[in-house]
Amino acid sequence: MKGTERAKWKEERLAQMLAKLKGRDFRLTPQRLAILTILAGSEEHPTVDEIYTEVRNKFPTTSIATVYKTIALLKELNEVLELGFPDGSNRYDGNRPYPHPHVICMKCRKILDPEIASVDQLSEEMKNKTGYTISSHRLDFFGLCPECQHNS
Amino acid sequence: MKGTERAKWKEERLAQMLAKLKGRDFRLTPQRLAILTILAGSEEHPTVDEIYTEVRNKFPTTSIATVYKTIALLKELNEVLELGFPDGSNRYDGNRPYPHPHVICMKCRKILDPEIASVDQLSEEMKNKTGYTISSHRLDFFGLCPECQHNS
DNA sequence: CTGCATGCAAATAGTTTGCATGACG
DNA sequence: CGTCATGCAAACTATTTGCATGCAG
Repeated sequence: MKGTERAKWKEERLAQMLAKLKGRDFRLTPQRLAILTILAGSEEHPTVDEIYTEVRNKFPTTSIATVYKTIALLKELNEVLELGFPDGSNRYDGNRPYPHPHVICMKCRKILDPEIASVDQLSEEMKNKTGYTISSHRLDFFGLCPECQHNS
Repeated sequence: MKGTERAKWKEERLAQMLAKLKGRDFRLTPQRLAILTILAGSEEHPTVDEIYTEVRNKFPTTSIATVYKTIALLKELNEVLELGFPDGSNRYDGNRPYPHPHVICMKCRKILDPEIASVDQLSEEMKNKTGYTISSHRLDFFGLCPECQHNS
């Protein structure tokens, strides 16, 4: 994907989020817009704290509670994907809010989002095998990125 | 799998854990043995609190710190699998400590461990695509179990 | 006996909640 | 202008840590 395409996609994501908000009569405050913009545009799967720090650049009085509340709202609207890790370090992807695989470096925490042959057939297989309805999933691989393999 | 086979497997799992401990000169206290036994035998993916409560039946003075410390130890030894959920409710599988898929009911929290066509080829694909080394993964499906589909 | 494990309490981290004040629509 | 969002602080939950005492090897 070229840089210009990516920039366009970020705008589109933001527009989608705003549409969802408007559709449900939620208010658009400056702080909210800032948080949505960060989430729509970031490809680094930021933590709450990282989002918090960045928002504070523009709105220094923003509280972390607002960040949490906004994220909770977006989760309800399915406009953000939550990546939960066992050590309690959650990260968020508002750029691609649908379930998709991740490859995570256990040393430097860098995360990639590689394209992959669909996992949907696996969902189908699970459904047939267990009788569960499947509404979402997660598929994450843990290892070491090329740089961290070298420096270890 | 028949009940007797399952019972045998649980014993074997416990033996494996004990061997790992012995191999590294860790001590075997009654509390530890109780925790290992629960983890080796449980198919319900218990939480720390559930393990804690059960251990206390036999050893009422056991502290929750001991449960955490024992689990941390087993994690290091790769003898327990940690299932981390975004809401901060971690569950543990000592019966099958290797990565494997789960199907989780979002209402009653029941978890199944269905057999599945190997995910290892996906790991390989990820490795080739990203240059990461892949040492573990997780694959979890979320939905509603048959009972909860009815009662909703 | 010697050192690692336990148990207790305090500390920490991430997140949530209550409520008075502020501002979007 | 009414209502929902914000910001602050306090509350909460899960987990970790420090340290004196206990017990396995």
